[in-house]
Amino acid sequence: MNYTQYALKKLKGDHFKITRPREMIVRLLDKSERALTPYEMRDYLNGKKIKADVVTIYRVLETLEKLSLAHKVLAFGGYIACNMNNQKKGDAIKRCHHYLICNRCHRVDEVRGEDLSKLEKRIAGEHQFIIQSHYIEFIGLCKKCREFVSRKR
Amino acid sequence: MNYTQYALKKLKGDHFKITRPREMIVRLLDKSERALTPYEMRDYLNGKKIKADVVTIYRVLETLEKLSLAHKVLAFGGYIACNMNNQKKGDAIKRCHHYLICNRCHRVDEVRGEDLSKLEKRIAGEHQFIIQSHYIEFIGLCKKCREFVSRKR
DNA sequence: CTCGCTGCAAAAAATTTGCACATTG
DNA sequence: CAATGTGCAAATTTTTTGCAGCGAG
Repeated sequence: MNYTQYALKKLKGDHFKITRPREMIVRLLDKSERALTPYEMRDYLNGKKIKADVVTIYRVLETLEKLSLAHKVLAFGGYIACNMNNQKKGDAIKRCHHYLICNRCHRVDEVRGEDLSKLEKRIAGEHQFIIQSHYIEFIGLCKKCREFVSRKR
Repeated sequence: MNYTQYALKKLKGDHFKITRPREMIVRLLDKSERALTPYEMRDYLNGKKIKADVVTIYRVLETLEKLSLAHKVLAFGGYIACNMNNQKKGDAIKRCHHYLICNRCHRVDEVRGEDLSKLEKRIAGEHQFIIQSHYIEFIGLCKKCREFVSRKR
């Protein structure tokens, strides 16, 4: 199941109406490989002749965030689709928000792996701290941009 | 050497003037156990009858950030003193921005340790990504607030 | 048909810019 | 005293709020 299908199903299941702005934003998040700000989303949608008010976009994103369908990326602002609960039974990693964010193209990739979760548990223990959530964002150059930059020199 | 001393020395060494607002902000950052927003800093300083304009505070923080003397905490906004370069020779960890941020009191603690750096290198390798910087923030309940919350129940 | 959601207007909050004057080194 | 930095005014950008009317279920 792709992100759009999953998100719409989740919205429906939680008794949220499938409205045009909601659907459009979900589809846009699905397509985007980088985090988008509310204004970028509005401009994109307006460009496609789809009417969408920033206020509505803010509210839709708030809803999607509550349902863990979108996640705020802090480094450059904006939101990215969050697929973390849409996983096969066998998958060990349930909730990961570990991102690699390219400084040049702003592409966002997810880091999967258990290491961070394990480390998180250890840190929590050592500091007697209860970790409820986290923001883990690595900023740098993605493979493509890295090649591009080195080619230019 | 404490943070204030270190920061003032660093400013001087880099040919920045030691002005009243700069010094006051450095001292404030030194004292604070949580991240402060520019407006919070202004209100605090104004309360102490120290004149300080938010615009100036924004600019001072920008300078401090460039010199790695302050670091923006993304989770709740605001800036925290950054002491990372002020370390003894033997210290293995030079640049760490790994924070534990309390949801309740907003206290910011630093996580020290090499694990994250090692992990970072591995992730970079696996994804062919060049990591230039990062934001690593764990949000939850600190020891004190954890006790407080459980006492209330 | 009803309640939730959207769009519009407007307020509030956060951040940036330009420029004259003040201050540090 | 020269350059840097500050304060004030104002613009810009981002985010939030209230409310009337529309539309999904």
